[in-house]
Amino acid sequence: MCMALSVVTQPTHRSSALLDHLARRMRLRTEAVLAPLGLRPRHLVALTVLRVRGGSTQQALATTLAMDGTNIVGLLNELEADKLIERRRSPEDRRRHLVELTDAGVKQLAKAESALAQVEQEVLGALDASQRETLYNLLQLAATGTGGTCPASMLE
Amino acid sequence: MCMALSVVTQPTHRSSALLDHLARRMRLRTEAVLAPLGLRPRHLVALTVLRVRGGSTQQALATTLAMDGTNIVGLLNELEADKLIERRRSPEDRRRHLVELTDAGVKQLAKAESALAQVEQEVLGALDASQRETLYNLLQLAATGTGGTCPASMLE
DNA sequence: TAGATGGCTGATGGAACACAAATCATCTAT
DNA sequence: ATAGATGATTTGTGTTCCATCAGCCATCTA
Repeated sequence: MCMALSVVTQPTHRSSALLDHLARRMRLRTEAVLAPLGLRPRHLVALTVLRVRGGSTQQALATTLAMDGTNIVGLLNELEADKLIERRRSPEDRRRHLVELTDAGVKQLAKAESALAQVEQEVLGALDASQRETLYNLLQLAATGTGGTCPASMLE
Repeated sequence: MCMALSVVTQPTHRSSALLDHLARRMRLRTEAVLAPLGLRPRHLVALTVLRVRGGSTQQALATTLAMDGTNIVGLLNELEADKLIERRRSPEDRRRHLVELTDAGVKQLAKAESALAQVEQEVLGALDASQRETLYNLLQLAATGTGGTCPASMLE
């Protein structure tokens, strides 16, 4: 794994700047691709989280998205207006809203993702298919705290 | 590599939403850590690019940062005011500015990076050391088009 | 010498967000 | 039963980042 070498030549491996940079480039492209679908990047993030979770409380959503609760409301309003999500009252605590993807939401998300193939091709062009898969799994793991489709032990 | 399984269960592996999400979380934390140093995330990105390149034209910088030229000017003004970078006229074309890190810039960047250890610990907490190293190398590869400290063939 | 180019300045506008305050329905504890 | 806390909503304000445009100077190229 050439660890020894890398430690010598680059004592501090901080991913934050790289992550920032790459995410920015990705987002610029993504905005253009998503616009025709009436979506913006943060919509996609929210939909993705909801798909992974299979529904969530608004508070929980605010926590994982690291967004203010009031802004979550606006975001969900937009998604609900497009019938991509549904808000239902929680049976246990009727103050709470349970947010879930609708069938249309699932489809729209899939549609958006396939439209993004070209974008990833451009932004991640330097990575081959297997490297992209590894990247995806690492991001998934880091983002959700849970391994993606592969057990953590198989990731490296 | 459990590829077959993942293809079946998740037909579209789009990293953009995950990247967006993770970069956002990282940036929120990063801002707080960097503030005492008088830096903001995009300063760090610019400094990082400059370190990798060992100097650059402003235009080239604008291209790789995917930012408008006029905004690059402002960004560099801030960095120059803190004496972290230097603008020198290019000898070949005196219209051009060659931007380089100063010694103070190199030091400040290193300082910032070591201050970010804690942040990465929190945001990438779900990844072990070797996974973080892999992530770093993949990001580096994707961001620069060139492998980091390891040859591309050793990345997976 | 004319036009293109790199960079600088200033102004304008939009989008994403954080934050605050007030409202309503509902839950919880006394 | 009632008081206070909580989840969600609405509205409004302010900030920051950023794109865009227009005008300017210095310099290069034809």
